[in-house]
Amino acid sequence: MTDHTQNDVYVMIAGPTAAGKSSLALELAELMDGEIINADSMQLYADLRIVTARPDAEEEVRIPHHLYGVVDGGQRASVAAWLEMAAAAIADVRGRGRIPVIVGGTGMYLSAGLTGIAPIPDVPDDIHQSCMQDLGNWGGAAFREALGVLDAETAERLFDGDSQRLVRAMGVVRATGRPISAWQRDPHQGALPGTAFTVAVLPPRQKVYEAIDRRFEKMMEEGAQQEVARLGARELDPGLPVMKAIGVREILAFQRGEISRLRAIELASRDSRHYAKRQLTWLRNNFHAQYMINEKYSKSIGEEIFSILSKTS
RNA sequence: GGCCCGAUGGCAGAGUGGUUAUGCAGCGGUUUGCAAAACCGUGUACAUCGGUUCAAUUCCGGUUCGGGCCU
Repeated sequence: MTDHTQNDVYVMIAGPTAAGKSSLALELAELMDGEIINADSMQLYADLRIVTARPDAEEEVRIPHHLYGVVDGGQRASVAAWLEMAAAAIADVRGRGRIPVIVGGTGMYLSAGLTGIAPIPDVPDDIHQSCMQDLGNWGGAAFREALGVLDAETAERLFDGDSQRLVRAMGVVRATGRPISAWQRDPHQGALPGTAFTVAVLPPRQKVYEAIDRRFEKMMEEGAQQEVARLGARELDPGLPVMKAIGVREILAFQRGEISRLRAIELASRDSRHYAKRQLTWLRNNFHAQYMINEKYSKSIGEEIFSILSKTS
């Protein structure tokens, strides 16, 4: 492993929630003198630490962690914002002569990191707002029809119910005069610099589900309620991403006395299972890792990956 | 022992003499600036036996099981 090639490499670890990505990242970082960079959309927010299963203080002491809890819950993160922050973090880590280890479960962030994103200009907030309003007033079918006049291609492939993408597509044409489908064909930009070594942690579905079912109860005991109560007290817009983190809605409902504690745990665990399923689907079809782990993380795996990396670089 | 009610897909729960409710779970998929989001797709199930009928999950009777009431 010469310095020249080694400098260029970064590790990217993907996997569903509760698969043990963080432990693997930690061990790998220790073995290869690396630092960890977050690629999980929810762990980005400062307000939720327990409920989003962020690494704890002890782990952050062992290895430097970046991009955890760096966005205020009152803000909205985005792929583009993450890409920029991640690129800066990588430069920072490399500046110290260390190797970046990116870990996260947000597929969109990971693929953007690998291939970049289309260079679409920002949509001004007032345009976005008016699109939201129109959608509300017209309904999905009519809104989609209206979109079809400006961007037939996108209107064609979207469903009436897909409010998020419909509004986004409309916002982009209205703001730029050019269909989002055209923008998306432009060369992508902002891929993370360097050569990625991709790792996927893919334990059997059953194992992931079992881990999830055990985990939420534990979070409740570790202070999830206080954390969520604090967030609730901020009375943020319920449409904000943090407010949609798994567990927030359920714990707030429990605290209002609407559901039992047990029910809250059941619902949050169920949501996590659904989430894990979507992640697994995404990984299976979109993330072609160079190294696949078909079990829950265990210690020897980190060493094996390390030895592979040492040989390839 | 007698009387009454019920028996529908993994669960909950409508309904109909012939045209497969629905919700949840499960499973599959989409995913290009809110992504732990936003979506899309997917199951003839009607306890059992016999009868009536051109046709029965639906009507009638027996049986089994469950629930309730009575002695």
